[in-house]
Parts: sequence; structure tokens; C-alpha cells
Amino acid sequence: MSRYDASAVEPKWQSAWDEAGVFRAERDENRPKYYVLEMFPYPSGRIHMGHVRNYTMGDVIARYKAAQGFNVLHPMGWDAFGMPAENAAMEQGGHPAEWTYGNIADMRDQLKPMGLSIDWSREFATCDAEYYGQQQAMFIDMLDKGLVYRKAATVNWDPVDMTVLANEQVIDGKGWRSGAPVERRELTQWFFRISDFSEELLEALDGLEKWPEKVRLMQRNWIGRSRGLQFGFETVGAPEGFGTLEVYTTRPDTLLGASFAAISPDHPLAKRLEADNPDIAAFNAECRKMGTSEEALETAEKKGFATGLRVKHPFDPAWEMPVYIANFILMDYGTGAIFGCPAHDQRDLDFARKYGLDVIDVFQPVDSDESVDDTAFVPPKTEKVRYVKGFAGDAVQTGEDAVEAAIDQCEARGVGKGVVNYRLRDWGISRQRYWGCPIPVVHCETCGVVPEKKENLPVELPRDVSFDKPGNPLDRHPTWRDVACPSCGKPARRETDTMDTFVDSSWYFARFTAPRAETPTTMADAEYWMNVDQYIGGIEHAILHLLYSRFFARAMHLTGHLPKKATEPFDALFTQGMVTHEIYVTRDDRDRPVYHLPGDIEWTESGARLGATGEPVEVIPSAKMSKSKKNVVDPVNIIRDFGADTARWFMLSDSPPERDVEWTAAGAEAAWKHLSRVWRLADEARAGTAPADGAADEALTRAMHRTIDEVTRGIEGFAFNKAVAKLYEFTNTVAKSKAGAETRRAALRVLAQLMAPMTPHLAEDIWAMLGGAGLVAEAAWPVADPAMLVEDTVTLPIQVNGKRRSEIQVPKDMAKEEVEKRVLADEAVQRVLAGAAPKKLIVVPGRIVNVVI
RNA sequence: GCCCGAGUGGCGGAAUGGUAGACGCAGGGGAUUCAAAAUCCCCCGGUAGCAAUACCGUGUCGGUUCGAGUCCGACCUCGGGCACCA
Repeated sequence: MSRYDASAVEPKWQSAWDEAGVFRAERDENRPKYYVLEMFPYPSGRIHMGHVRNYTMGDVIARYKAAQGFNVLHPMGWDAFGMPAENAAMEQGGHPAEWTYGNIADMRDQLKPMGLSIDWSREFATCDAEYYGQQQAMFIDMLDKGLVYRKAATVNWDPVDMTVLANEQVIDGKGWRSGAPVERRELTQWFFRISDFSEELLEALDGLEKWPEKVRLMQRNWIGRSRGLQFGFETVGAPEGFGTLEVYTTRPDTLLGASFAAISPDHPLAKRLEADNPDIAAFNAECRKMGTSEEALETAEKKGFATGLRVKHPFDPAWEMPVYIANFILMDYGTGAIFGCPAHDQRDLDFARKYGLDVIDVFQPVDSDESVDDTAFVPPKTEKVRYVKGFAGDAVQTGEDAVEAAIDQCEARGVGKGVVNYRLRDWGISRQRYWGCPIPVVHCETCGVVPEKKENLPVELPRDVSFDKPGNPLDRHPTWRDVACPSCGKPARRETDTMDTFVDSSWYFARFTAPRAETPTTMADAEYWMNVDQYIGGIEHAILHLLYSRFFARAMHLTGHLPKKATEPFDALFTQGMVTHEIYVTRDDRDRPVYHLPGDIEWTESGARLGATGEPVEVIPSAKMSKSKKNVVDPVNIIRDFGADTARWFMLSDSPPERDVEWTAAGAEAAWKHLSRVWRLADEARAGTAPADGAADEALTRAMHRTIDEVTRGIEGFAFNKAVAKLYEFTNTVAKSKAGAETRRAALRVLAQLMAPMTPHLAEDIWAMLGGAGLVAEAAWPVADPAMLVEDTVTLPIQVNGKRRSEIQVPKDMAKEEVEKRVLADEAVQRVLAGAAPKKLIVVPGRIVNVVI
């Protein structure tokens, strides 16, 4: 008996697709298009199961839409700039470009055997000069439109390595290589004016109906629109020029509960004070030793320093409050200064208890007069509370109403004004690193900052650089910086900062529509292919990548690189869950974590050990697969042993696509067995050896139509695991069916079509075996006959007091009265009723009956 | 710390407010075989019972409802993000 041999079948059909050019996407104004895009990979060098899951899902959609007659664009590229390439160069020598292009070649070789329906002719890497040159051109256009500017911003500074560190490289406040305490340092950096678009980006979220609600909510919170009061405290004893201290508050209704004011260590007043006061200078210096991340600030112990200055309460000049410098105040949010109301903010309360400050109740629960003790009273703003120290509106009102009333009252009294504030900050894109897109500007002593001329683009990265010293190799390159000023022609210096890699990934989707164009995009192609109809990627990108891309699409529209309709570039978004795996860690001599690949681990009776040395390994369960943690599983082995279809089928089975899935080896075998079984069924059907009985034809045909319907709805709803379950069911039905040979063959041809988006190679093989015309990859999607989906009788479960006790079979459209009669006649119902009448009889037609006694 | 999710058999999971556990894995029993592999059939949440059946059961506690895994409130645990990882 012949057997299914994936290693022979898969390459055969891949060649057939290639020869037929099935996946080549060409603009055709007469056909409706469909653009499927998965988030492109970082070329780490090895594909992992997360990629397999991501690209399989996208491929299911792409192939399904193609079967429905759409002109599908399904491209692939590489998010190729970034730190790992430089780290590799530092650790192993070599050049980031070599490392990156080598990895891309390796990963392409690993990806191709998956049989994805990708138009490889559109492939590019963001580190190609052709790509980043176009990005530079757009940067210049955006600079021209005022979308880009420079300002000072803080970075993590490693004082030993004399280099800027990424947040990831700061571990417990210390540099990852040097171990030296990190300092915050100010540098002049390039920014995109994303915050000018705060309201626009917020409002447009409502229109993104095919995005997950949770992503829209996360973005909404990230943008963080708030309405509050901004006002100035009159200061007492402050240096000249600091007569008032501007603060912003979202809770002006608690103004009479204020007991202190606090400013950020980076506030101009704090900086002014440290000039004459060594204690303040020391405190500020201490604060600046924290990393720059919000997480580091928020989780650090809350500390304050009493400046000795005081501010006057705006309602009562006799009421003075102390001014603190506090390590948890962000200079980037509001005015960098707040007033504290300890009774109604837990952080303020902790602070007040620590420094012995007053705690003044402003409002209390409606039905209680309990004062705040160790827990701040912070009810939802929509809840009604009783104001005991209110100054505007009713005594009993919601926080929302009180805030509005307080703003009105303050404005009337001339104390500040109501303002709208956003949490969203401008997007800092300067990176003091080599392996990124050079920012195409020149610094001239005469002309200042001048954009490079477009005809000189791309500003290419020099190849002759070394990574033997920390810091930016562009800075110490002997000649690269030297350039003639594009404006006056005198000797000038190039900008040595490169762009954040988020810039690269903020427009690649647009470039795919015309990947070889000599402008960033072409209007005809962008008009036809945009928007991305279905975008698929990890939930970890819910905020930054997606928000930056939404901004960038707007900026590209304003600079003439995208049509208006593409300002929201992703029509539908699906966020897949992550593929997780255990992490294996040992510690180095400085107790820093060292991660190990699953393949390097051996399991012994005493636990996990390093295979090479026998060193015990700490196992951290179920964590996101990531390059840096090395907890990656190699799909190449799975594909080699079982074939791509098995890996694809397994990734679609069992776990819902939006949920995390922990990789287990056990399922691969099962998936392979199932695919072999399908193939065997087809082989038998071809030979006509299965037992046949024409009377069973209708049952199988009905099951077939039901399966078409269910699988179609499963794919449409991104419920691939359910579609897979239905395909399992149908396979069992076919296997057990006594239907005649022709009906079986028809059923299996439909099975091939339904499986084709998921296991395309197997599907082609059985399609050909059973006489399907042409390639199943080019066949039209089957359509269920609605008449075949209707059932004549239904099973009606009977509950007694909500518990299932019995069931009856009734015709589908039986009248309610007749159903009630049958229910009361039911043996089990009669038994519990024991002659009495039920209190209530609930009949939900076609679904259920509940007898209440 | 803040924002967003998720918790259902031994495991992955299914279930428009309407029969909890579809489908798959693992496990148990059987058929086939000289034997094995492969394949096929049956069983499979817990407790009690020969059985019919009864009771318990969807992270915890409370609520709404004829009826709650599903809705509401509080909590616990795990995961993602927090602006220089990508």
C-alpha cells in the first residue's frame, strides 16, 4: 500500500505553484484586490514557531481570499536594522551587514519550505540602501512640512562604556556590560510631532471596527486624553523667575484637600535650586541614577526632598504648603509639577504619611463619614460621593460633575483654566548607533541644520567601521562625517544619529505596493493595493508599532506619499497569541542571567542541566519566545521530519489563534497521523475499494455542505482551531460513510478544497488524485447549499429548575402549545411533578425547555 | 506602580444567557498479527451505586436570572505593554 510522503509531495507542488506563477501579485484594475500582511520578521537567523504560527495564519487568509476570486497581495520582507546585529559584531567580530544578510538568506531558506503563498518578487530588507534612501527622502519631506524637530531629551548613559544604553540594556539600574550605575543624560535629539495628532489618532480609533477592542482601548489609554485644570501657585522664597509654579491636575475638585506641591527632579525649578543647594543637587543626582523608563520610575521607592520653598493656596493666601522634589513626577507629563491630595490618591497618601503631611478628606461615601486612614478613598469618577470640602456644585455629586464644576468655579475666580492634556509624547527617533537609517541632515557652522539634497540620497552607511570600542562608530569614522554643506558648500559635518527602527517598520506595508519604485511609493499602486485588508501580528505590538504606523501614514499623506484613504493603513487587525516556551537560565560570575537554547538542555532525574557542562539550569515556565531569552524551538526539524503541512496543521489546531500557545512536541505526531489518514482515504477512494451503498449518499452530501458552511465561517471568524475540529469531524464521517464511490470522491475533493488554505501540499495531492481540475490553489472556494443545512427535527433538552433531566425529539417548527403538551407528557417530567402543575413553563423554540416547580 | 488580557477534565481546548467538556492529545480495554509497527473499534471530569440514577464541578467570594463558563461587583494567579528589544 502506498503512503503519504511529505518530503516528496511538498517540493513537487511548490515547483508547480512557482511555474504557474500562482502567487505573483499584479495590479489589475478590473479585479478586486485583497492585501494580506503579517508583521515582517526580524532576521535573527532562525525562524521559530511564532513565525510558523503567524505566517500560517496569514497564508490561510491569503489562499482563502484567492479562492474567493480576489487579486491577493501577500508579500514578505525583513525588519533588518537594530541592535542585535551590532551586538553580534561586538561579540563575534564581523560586520552587521554581513551578519544581517547572512541571516536573511538562512531564514529565507527556512521559510520557503513552508509553502507560503508569498510573492517573493517583492521582497526587501529595511537595511537595503534602496529602502532606507526612500525613508530619508520622506524624512526630508516631513522636515520640510514641520513634522520633525529637535529638542533635548534624556537617555540612559553608561558612564564607564561612555555610551547610550537601550532600556533593555539597563538591568537593575546598571549597564548590562559595564555593570556601572546608569545615569540620565540630556542630548539634543530628533522628534516626530506625533503629539500634534493626539486628538486625530484618538478619534479615528472609533472607525477601526475590525480591530480588536482591547487594542483600541490600549491605544486610547496610551494617548491618554484628560481634561483638567492648569493653574499657577504663587511661590514663597523661590529664586527669581520662579514666582509662580504651574501645575496640572485632573482632580481640581480636590483642591481644598491639597497638602503639598511636588516637582520633577528635571523641572527647571529643581535644576535652578540645585545650583545653590548641595543637598538638593545630591538628591537630584540620586534621582537621575534611575533609568529613563516609566516602569523604573513608577516601581522605585517614592522619595521626596523638602526644598524649603512654599506655595500659597490659590483660594487662601494664608494657607501655605511645602514644595517637594519627588522622584516619581514625570517632567514629560503635564507641567512636571503637581499638588498632592493625600486623601484621594494612594501615592500621595503614602508620600504624606512618609513625610508627616496633612491628610484632608474632600469627599466621603454617600452613606458613611469614615475618614481616610491608610487607604486613600479613590472611587470611580462616575460614582456619586458626598463632598465635605467641595467648593463647586452640589454636596452630593459624581467626581466627573465635580471636576467640571471645579474648573468652571476656578475659571470664574481667575485661578487657572480648564485644559485638555494628552499623555502621548512626541516620538524621539535619534539613536546613537551605527546599524540604522542615517538621519539625512548636515550640520553647518554658517547655515545650521540643513537637510541633505535629495539627489545625494541615499546617505549610505560606511562599510569600514569597527565595533571594538563602545559608542557610535559613525562618530569616530575618519571621513564619513566630513561633507560639504548642501546649502553653502563649505565644509560641514553629517548628523551621526540614526533612526529608531520603528521608523523602518512604520511604512514597509506601503513600500510593498511598489517595492522597486524610485520614489517611496507610487500613487497608482498605493491607490490600488492600499489599505492592508488584513494585518496579522503579535499583541506585543498593540501600541507602539501600530500607533507609530498610524501616525506615519498620516505624515506620508501630508507629504504626498499616500492617498487620503490610507491614513488608517490597516483595515482589519488580528493579534495572534504568542508561542511560549520554557526559559533556561544560568548565572554568570556577576550573577547576571545567561540564557540557553532548548537544544542545549538535558533532562535528568535531578532536573534540567546544561548538556555540555552538566551545570544545573533554572527553568522559567511559559514565557514569550524571544531571541534574547533563547527559548526558541526550531521548526526546521519539524518540517524535515513531518513536512510543512504537519507544522501548519498543528499550529492551527487546538489553541484559539488569539491566545498564547505553549509549544509541545506531542501534537506534531498526531497532526502527521491525521494528514496521513486523509491521504489514505483519498487513495482508497481513487481505487474505489471502500464499501459502497448508494442509500448513504444523501447523509454524506449533507455532512459535506454543513462542513463547507462551518469551515468557511471558522476561517472568516479567525477561529482556525474550530475549523480544524470540523475538518476532523468530516474526515471521520467520510471514513465511516457507506456512500457510493462517486459521492465519496466528491466529498474528498471538497475536503481537499477546505484544507487547501491550511495544508496546501496535501490538498493539491489528493485533489489531483481524485480528478480535480487544475491546481486546487486556483480552484474556486466551494459554496454550501442552504437547503442542505436545514434539519427537519431538533432535540429539545428539558430542564427542571435549570437542570437537564430529559429530552424530546420534535419537528423543527412545532407550535409552542404542542411542545408544552409533549413536555408535560414526558416520563421524567411527570415523575418530578408528581401530579402537581408546574409553576412556570419556559419554552425557547428550537433550543430548550425549562420546567419550574 | 499604571494600562490591557486570560483562567473550563491528566493536557490543548468547545459551548448566540439555554444539554458544560465538541474536536484533538495522553491514558485504559479490545480486534488484527507468529510477534511488532501501522491501522481499526470501545471507554475516558469527580464521588456514591451492579445499575437506573443522584450529588458535586468552568480560579475565589458574592449578586442578577426560570436558567450563568457566559452578565455585574470584589479579589487571587498568570501573561503582554510601559515610549532606546523587535
